[in-house]
Amino acid sequence: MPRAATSSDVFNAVAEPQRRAILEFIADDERSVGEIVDALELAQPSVSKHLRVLRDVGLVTARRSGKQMLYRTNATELRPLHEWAGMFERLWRNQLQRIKERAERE
Amino acid sequence: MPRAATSSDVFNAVAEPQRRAILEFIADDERSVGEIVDALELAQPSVSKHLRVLRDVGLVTARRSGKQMLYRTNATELRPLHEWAGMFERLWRNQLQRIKERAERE
DNA sequence: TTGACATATTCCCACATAGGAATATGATTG
DNA sequence: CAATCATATTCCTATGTGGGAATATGTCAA
Repeated sequence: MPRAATSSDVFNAVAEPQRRAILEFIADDERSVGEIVDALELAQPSVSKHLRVLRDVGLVTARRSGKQMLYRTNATELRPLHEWAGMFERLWRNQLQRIKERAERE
Repeated sequence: MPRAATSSDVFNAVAEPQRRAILEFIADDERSVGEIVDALELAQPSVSKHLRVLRDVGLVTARRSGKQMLYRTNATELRPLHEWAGMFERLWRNQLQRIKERAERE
């Protein structure tokens, strides 16, 4: 089996740095494709393709406004990611605590 | 440019479900490869290969004990993931709040 | 309708898988 | 050393990219 499709789930979708940059850029306000292209200095087809992947997994919503398409991050879809990583929070806290204690003992 | 290597960063490494399962399984205690194979019902070479990727990005630590290799999750490397997703927390809270308010108004 | 603007899709290619099978390496024991 | 157990690596293949170039689709304005 090859690698899972980027649009198979949120984890695969956000593995690509440009897509994370897009999600950050359109987190607070909806933006047109052109604004994303200008802001991130990417090629237009590239942005459209990334947005397509993000849309397929539900990470962005889209709305037409005249000639433009306005996209916005759908943050709720990032919760699974946050919660999955959060399962390990107790562990890294313990680890950092041990490092701290070791430093203080010396 | 093709897709970035799975061992290029944490985001790519955890995009693969089996690797996430491994990280969960060896989060609390170190485990041998054989234990992982038995617990997750995966082929041994497959587990070794996944562990190699996880090790390359620092997500697991390894230690030899006789014939066995003992692996354990290095949780601190998951913090960047947690923090990145956490940037969007305020947004999904707002969204859930709006949904709630809309429900109460009816 | 035609032209212009905005966005999406298609086609191409080099590359990186993930899994299975086979094999290599490492460590222990007799 | 030889046999065995545990793990790692190599080889193979089908598949899914992400970027660039070209093109298609959609919308508005004159």
